[in-house]
Amino acid sequence: MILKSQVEWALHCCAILAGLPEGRYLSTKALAELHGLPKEYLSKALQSLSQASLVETTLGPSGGYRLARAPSEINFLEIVEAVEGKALSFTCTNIRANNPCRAEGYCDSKPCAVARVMWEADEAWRDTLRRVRLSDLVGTLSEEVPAELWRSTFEWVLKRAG
Amino acid sequence: MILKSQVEWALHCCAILAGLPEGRYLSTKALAELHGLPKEYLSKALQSLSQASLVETTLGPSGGYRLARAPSEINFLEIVEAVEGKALSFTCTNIRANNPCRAEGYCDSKPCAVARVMWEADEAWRDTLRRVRLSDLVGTLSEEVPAELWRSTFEWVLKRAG
DNA sequence: AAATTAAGGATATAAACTATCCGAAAATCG
DNA sequence: CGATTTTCGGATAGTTTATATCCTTAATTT
Repeated sequence: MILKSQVEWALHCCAILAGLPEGRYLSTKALAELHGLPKEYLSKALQSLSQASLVETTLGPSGGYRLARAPSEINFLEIVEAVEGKALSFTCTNIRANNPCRAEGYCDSKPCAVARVMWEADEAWRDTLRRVRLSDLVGTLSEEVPAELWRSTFEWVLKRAG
Repeated sequence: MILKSQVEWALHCCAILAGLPEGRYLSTKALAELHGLPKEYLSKALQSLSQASLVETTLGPSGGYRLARAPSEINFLEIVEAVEGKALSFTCTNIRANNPCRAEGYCDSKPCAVARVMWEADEAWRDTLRRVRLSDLVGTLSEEVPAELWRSTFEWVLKRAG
């Protein structure tokens, strides 16, 4: 049960987009170079963010991506689900229904007890991600990343933002 | 991020093994027929449980599997990890290290802030599974499964346990 | 001695993930 | 206007993982 690498990419890209000045866009090319990622494939992750309405896009030179909402209004779960999908990690195939002792046409009133536990764990995972906002990540980063690196990174990025 | 179907199979099999009388074993064949699962492939899941020391085995007719510990001493996480592995769901490839603005030889003091959030969520998932014991599942099942089905299932199973 | 069983290796198929390439449409800029 | 840049989506291909089956070996029971 491993998350796609695109999840990591999308989170880091959102962190950068969150630091962009108002009204500026950042292209796939710039984000790929900044993180050392394959441009064409990263593009798929960014398209997922776009489809989830987490980012807005514009075409042409100086075009690219920017956040569709304030970083405080975007949480980790939204970003993760945008690229990973919303499917639950546990799929119940209802194997209890194959019990040869069951009466023909018998119908369970509740979802399988095994599935309920697994789904509860899934929900705990989602809850944790839901509680962390993109602005929390930016706050942590600006504390932990050396100020000079933080500054030069955005200088580098803005030079590529047209 | 989807769990293997073997996780579901292992949990249901453990629930049945938890209801076996002291000293009895249940074969792969019986467990596969009870749940309508491919015997050879289910065998791999049971082997995983065996390698994790969650079950004990014996060979020959009337051989098979039994729990290695009391159901109250086995939790969901142990079973899930036995077949799914213990790898964390999020892998940090440290893409921040590719930032072209970073000084040569610069070394981060802390793990990546993105990874820390993802790992916290992972731990919340594991915590939930760790808190549910196999005996809890058996308790729920014996409440929810109709008594007659519950009884006849174990009768069926014991007939195949030699 | 014969039948049954777990264990593990080998193999085959299907699905998912990773990655690249291309064309279309839209926006910018000279 | 025309050239460039960009997102977007489709097509495709390679790699890895999951699913499934088969077969041999060794141990155990009857």
